Amino acid sequence: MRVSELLIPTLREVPAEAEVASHRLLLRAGFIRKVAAGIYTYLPLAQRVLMKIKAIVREEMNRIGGQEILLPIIQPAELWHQSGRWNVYGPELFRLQDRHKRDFCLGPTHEEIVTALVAAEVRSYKQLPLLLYQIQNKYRDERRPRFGLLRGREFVMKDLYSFDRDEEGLDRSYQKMFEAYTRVFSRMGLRFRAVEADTGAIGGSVSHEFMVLADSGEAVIVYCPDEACGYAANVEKAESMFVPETGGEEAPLEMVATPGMRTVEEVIGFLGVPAKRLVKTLLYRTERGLVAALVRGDREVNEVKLQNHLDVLTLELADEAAIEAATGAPVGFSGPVGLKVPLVVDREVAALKAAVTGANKADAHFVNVCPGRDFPVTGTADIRLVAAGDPCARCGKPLAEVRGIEVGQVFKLGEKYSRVMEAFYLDEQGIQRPMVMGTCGIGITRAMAAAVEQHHDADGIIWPVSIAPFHAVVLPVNVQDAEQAAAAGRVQQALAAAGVEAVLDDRAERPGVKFKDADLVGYPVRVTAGRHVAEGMVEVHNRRTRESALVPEEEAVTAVKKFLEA
RNA sequence: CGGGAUGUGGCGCAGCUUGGUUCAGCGCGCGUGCCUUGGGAGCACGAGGCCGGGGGUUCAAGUCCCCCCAUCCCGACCA
Repeated sequence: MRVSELLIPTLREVPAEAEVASHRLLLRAGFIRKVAAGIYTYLPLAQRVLMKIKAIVREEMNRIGGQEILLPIIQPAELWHQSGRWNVYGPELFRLQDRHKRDFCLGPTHEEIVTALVAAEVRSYKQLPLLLYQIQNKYRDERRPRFGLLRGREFVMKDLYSFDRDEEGLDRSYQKMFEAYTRVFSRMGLRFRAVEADTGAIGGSVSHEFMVLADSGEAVIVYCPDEACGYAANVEKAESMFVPETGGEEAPLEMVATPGMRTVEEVIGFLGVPAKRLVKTLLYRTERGLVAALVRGDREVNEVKLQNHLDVLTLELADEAAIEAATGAPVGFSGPVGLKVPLVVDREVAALKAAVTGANKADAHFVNVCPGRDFPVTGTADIRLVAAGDPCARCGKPLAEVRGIEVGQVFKLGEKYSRVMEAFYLDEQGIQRPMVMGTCGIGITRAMAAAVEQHHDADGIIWPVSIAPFHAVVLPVNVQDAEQAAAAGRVQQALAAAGVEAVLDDRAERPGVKFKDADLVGYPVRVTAGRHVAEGMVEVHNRRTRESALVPEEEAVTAVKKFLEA
């Protein structure tokens, strides 16, 4: 193929809207164009990359016995009512009506529709296990689309659904999915880590996320540096070892004046006590009313854990007015003593014997607060956010922290969907049982962007060979020079014949322009036909290592392959 | 959804404070010609903009006011 004939609209200047590397480079290198917030057109180069990623994914899904299907994007509301998610999914669900005012949505995920399919078509244990998958667009009306392809409202996803007879079957399917994902991301040339994860809106019990390690990632991962331990989790899910501290001896409750001392820092400085003896009382608004979350002063609340603990759909910090109404005091002086709001007490708080809390009164705090004695503790929870340095929940060694981009997630769903969607089968005894489900998804378009995040430099993208839009570009320095043009053409033909995907940059541009574009687009290998063509030589260049080799034209294919395999 | 900011040829921006003859302009890109050909050359000519949309104020509005829309960035969700 010839660059002169391809639609590769590279930009010299950086579009103002792009912040992160993948967004910037994919726009500049002519891979994508924005149509609306979080909605993109994929140009030929991007489409080629996506096709490669999909091919890898298909191979690995087929390898574990997955059968590819194609489910509709537009889904009737009834199915979502049946699963109960029509309301649960909230404003992120793109909703629409047909001419008869019937409700539909654009699929953000396909549990409902695939489970309904299997419920209707599968009856016997003999047909299980069943692994169905598709590669298709997904729609989520994100609160805030951003970072280009990393968080779009329309994106391409591979989603697979597993149906098993029982938990043991699900365990096997889960293991298959997990291993397939490990192979997919390895083959894509990504540095990644599988971490324990919260199950979020999909629901279910066990879950792992596959994180591409990148500083631009939105997700925070904590992990145990001890390889033998290997604990790693999304911070939303992460737990640390519970080390109870009493914070001193039990003593009579006492109110002290703390004029103007609202923040943890102010109070500990004023009273001369460590932050870990303080209790933060945070009021949250939920659909069931206000709740108060209690964590130690040196901790942060993990809102995902809190939401799971409370089993509520909405959770957000209460505003000042609500806090004052509930506590009778301005913000900064809330405390659990005498508070007429349900309390969620972190286990570290429950362990304290003499804590400092707000007194629900302006400019006052309580000291020597004893949980259980001074306020009710009905069951405790782990609602704190784990941070780097906390002891590993498994081995006690200090945890480390790193950022990542979530490109895939595996779930054990259990019977959550099969029961409500009535996906039952008959076992050998003729007893009707719900199927046990699992699911996993890969963000195809996000994975492309994640690859760019991980593989680029100041000059442009550096595609891993396995997903590069083309393996090589052949670049005649001067297309007016008949010898150079001819040599470039021959090399490109030879490469194509040898199964190397090569483009010929035959544009009548000056060499600098073509070199810059080659670096920007990120072809793994470049072959330059320049002044050395007179001696029968061409230059072969490795984009990633910047290595160059001057080789006889006949050996160009071998040299290119060597770089591609390196 | 809160907070902040920005919308001016394809891209990047200036002009707005102090309305009006430098008000529609610059750089890049694009077209034609010449020239050049190992890291985004040079010269010449040229095409391209209802200044995000609507409403006001005014003799006069990119410029001032109001409303809307879009986009981006920071916080709560997810592949």
